[in-house]
Amino acid sequence: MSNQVYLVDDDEAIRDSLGWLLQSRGLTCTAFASAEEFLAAWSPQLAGCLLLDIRMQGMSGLQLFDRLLELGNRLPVLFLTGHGDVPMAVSALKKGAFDFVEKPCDDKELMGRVLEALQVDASNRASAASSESINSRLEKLTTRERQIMELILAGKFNKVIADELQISMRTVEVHRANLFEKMGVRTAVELSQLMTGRR
Amino acid sequence: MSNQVYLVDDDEAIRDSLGWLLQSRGLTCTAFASAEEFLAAWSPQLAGCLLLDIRMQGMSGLQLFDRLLELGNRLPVLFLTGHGDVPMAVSALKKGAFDFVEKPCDDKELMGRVLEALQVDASNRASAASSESINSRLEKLTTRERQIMELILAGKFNKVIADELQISMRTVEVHRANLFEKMGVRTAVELSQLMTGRR
DNA sequence: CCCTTAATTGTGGATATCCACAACCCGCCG
DNA sequence: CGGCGGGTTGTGGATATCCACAATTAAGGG
Repeated sequence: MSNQVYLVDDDEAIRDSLGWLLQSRGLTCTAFASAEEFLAAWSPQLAGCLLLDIRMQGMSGLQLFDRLLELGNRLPVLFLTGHGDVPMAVSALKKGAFDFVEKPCDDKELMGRVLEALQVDASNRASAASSESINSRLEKLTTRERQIMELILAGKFNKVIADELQISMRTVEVHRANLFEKMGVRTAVELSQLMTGRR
Repeated sequence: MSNQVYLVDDDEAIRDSLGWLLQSRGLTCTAFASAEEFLAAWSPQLAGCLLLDIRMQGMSGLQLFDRLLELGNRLPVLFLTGHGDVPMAVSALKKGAFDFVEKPCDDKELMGRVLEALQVDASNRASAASSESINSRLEKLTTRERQIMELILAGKFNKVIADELQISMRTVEVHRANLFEKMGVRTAVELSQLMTGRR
């Protein structure tokens, strides 16, 4: 699990105190003084979580959040704010923010939520990674192999597939063997488990 | 889709005005003057959504919410409050509340959220129904059949299963055929698709 | 004690799958 | 032109699956 926390707050005192708190508990904290700075450093591969102040000079935390959503951010976002209101919190959470905390807040409380966020990120990344690995294997399939895979996943026998595609059963067998090989499965059931949920 | 809205608020004026609003848009509104009253009427089969005031005489809306969670409530809960604060909203949403709205609120806004909640409920119920149907079929399986199903889902051949269970392959075939019949599937792939995600 | 249900096994034949070995056609690219 | 990759097909044999027909054993309930 990554122990990286990104902190965006335009108040240096907060950056220092929170940074100290996080690091004293064994987390790595990287601080940014503005939304723009973080945006410049952001990449889809960042792991960890994001502590985000709302009221800031320039781009606000909420605007940064929206922008990150567009960019496909997967980092759990924990809003930190001194002047939040209910609709703001509700909207942020419904858009997928991980948490919304008012400053000042209890150190233990905050640490707990940050750790939760890091957990969530770790499990998100794990499932994203396996899904990526599946995608890369899918890309190695030829058109015909993908087509036949669909029919296998529809629970059809080789014979039926051959009929539907107007090719010999032997050909279906070959494609089937090849695609199993490429997908790294040994049986149709494994393939089905690998693929159910996507598509 | 159900058009039933349950409204719990101890203020008669609110019950009347909201009830009127909802009914004027074609929804059915059933109002309760206290958490206790609703609790008495509640059953797991209720469909629709729940509009819940927080500050009330006796049990508060939040307490009712917690109690309903324990009871396995699946109705989307839309909190309505005149005196909510941010931590309260955050905690409610993180516990699974559907929304958290401050009174007074815009009629159109509220209607939109209520309709959303009804949609969510409808789709929840649809998937719960199919999952229920699967469960009831699972219950009809004998212990042995369930056991063999596990091994099939692990992608094992009848032969291997027979070895592992120290029984004849013929027996495995029989159980397999029976459980396919009971589960309403024709192939192992279909079974796998039915079962992946649960367990 | 009888009946039911679950679990078990056998026989035998029709089908289906798996696989090694070989081969042909075609379009694309250097 | 020659090579390469993708799609195609065939043969034949070893395995596996599917299924109808038949039957035994053990446990639990009425």
